[in-house]
Amino acid sequence: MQSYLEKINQYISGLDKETIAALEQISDIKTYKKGDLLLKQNEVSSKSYHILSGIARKFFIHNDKEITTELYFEQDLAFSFESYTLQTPSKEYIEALTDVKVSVIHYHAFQDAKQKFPKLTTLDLMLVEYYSIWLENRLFQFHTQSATEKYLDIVTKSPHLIQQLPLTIIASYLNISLETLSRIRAKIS
Amino acid sequence: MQSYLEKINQYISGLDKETIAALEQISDIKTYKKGDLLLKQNEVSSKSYHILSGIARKFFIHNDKEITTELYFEQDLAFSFESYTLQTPSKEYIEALTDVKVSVIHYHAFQDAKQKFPKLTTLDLMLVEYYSIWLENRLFQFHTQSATEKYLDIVTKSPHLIQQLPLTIIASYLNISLETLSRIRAKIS
DNA sequence: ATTATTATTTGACCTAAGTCAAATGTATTC
DNA sequence: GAATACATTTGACTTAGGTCAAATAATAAT
Repeated sequence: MQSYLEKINQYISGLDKETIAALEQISDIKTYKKGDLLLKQNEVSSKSYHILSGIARKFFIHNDKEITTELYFEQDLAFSFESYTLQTPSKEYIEALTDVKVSVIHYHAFQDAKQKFPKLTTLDLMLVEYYSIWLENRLFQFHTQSATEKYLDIVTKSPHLIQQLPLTIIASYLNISLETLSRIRAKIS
Repeated sequence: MQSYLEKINQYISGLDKETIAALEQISDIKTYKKGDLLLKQNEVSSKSYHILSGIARKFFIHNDKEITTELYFEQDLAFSFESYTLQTPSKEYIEALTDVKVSVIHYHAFQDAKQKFPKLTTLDLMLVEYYSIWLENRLFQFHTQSATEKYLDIVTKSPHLIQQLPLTIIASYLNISLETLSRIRAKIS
């Protein structure tokens, strides 16, 4: 079977003109500069950012240490899930790692649109399902892989990530120290 | 605000009679004995089990070690998410830890019902949102907590779990060794 | 009650990965 | 093109938690 992401894209392609128009009507193009925060801790995540270009990340700070929970590239959807869904303050920040261009949709506008265009509820469901599966697999990684295995996984499955991001961020995404990551790289090559 | 689970239960209470009837029509009550497998590895998770009584768990085996990924008590919904959603073979097992009584719904029956009763799509979305938030929090725990902290968290937030389950299962759920868990308990009390 | 089985604890030792500190390399900026 | 700031590497040392093995408890079965 094709990947679930392809299935979602097919579903979007097959949407009727009215539904697509409704989505476009509530979307807004915005740009951010490298270093800008799209979401701050304690703020309610009231918008979803569809990344059109550039790279961003979601992270939180624990014991003065930054922990990166998600990396966003072109086509990804950036927002703090729990904060967005429950409309409660976010534990996480979202930061532009390069200049980024995004398409923004407000939480309430999307909620309203789902009422009028039920296919958007199905789309929302598919997207959340996709995120759940991603989360399950990430949890699986943390349960089963050593630091070296996690790094090799990225090297083979997401090489673009290593090419485009500083090691500090990769380390914080893999939940290992910068020094350990550096040693793993030395050992491997 | 009330918890999201309460909001979901409210939504269910507010459903029209036809939708509820449709759900009931595709539900089946079944019982399993302690030790029975509700789902085996490599099998497609084609049913969801709503636990009416008893305890179950979901786990997988990695390097000959069992890793428990979820514990199910009364009212919980048991199935392997990725396998169920994509209808692909499951990495995980689901096992009855006590005798259990469940209400079973087949994947395809539920898919059909969602077509005819759109409110079920909204309900499905809410349930998956709830699962995503749960997953995010579990990931957060693995990112930030030491073995001792994870155990204390369970002691304070889910004491029923410690009272009703052998330490082997608690350890495998916290992803720590049985010996470490035993030492933590000795140290604390 | 007495075995047999399963669950839990304790001891001795090991190892992956963390921390702290300094060195080197690479970009940026004035 | 120095100088300042970041990024990465390397070294020395520590530590949380793992492994293996044996000792107790505690349950279940005959």
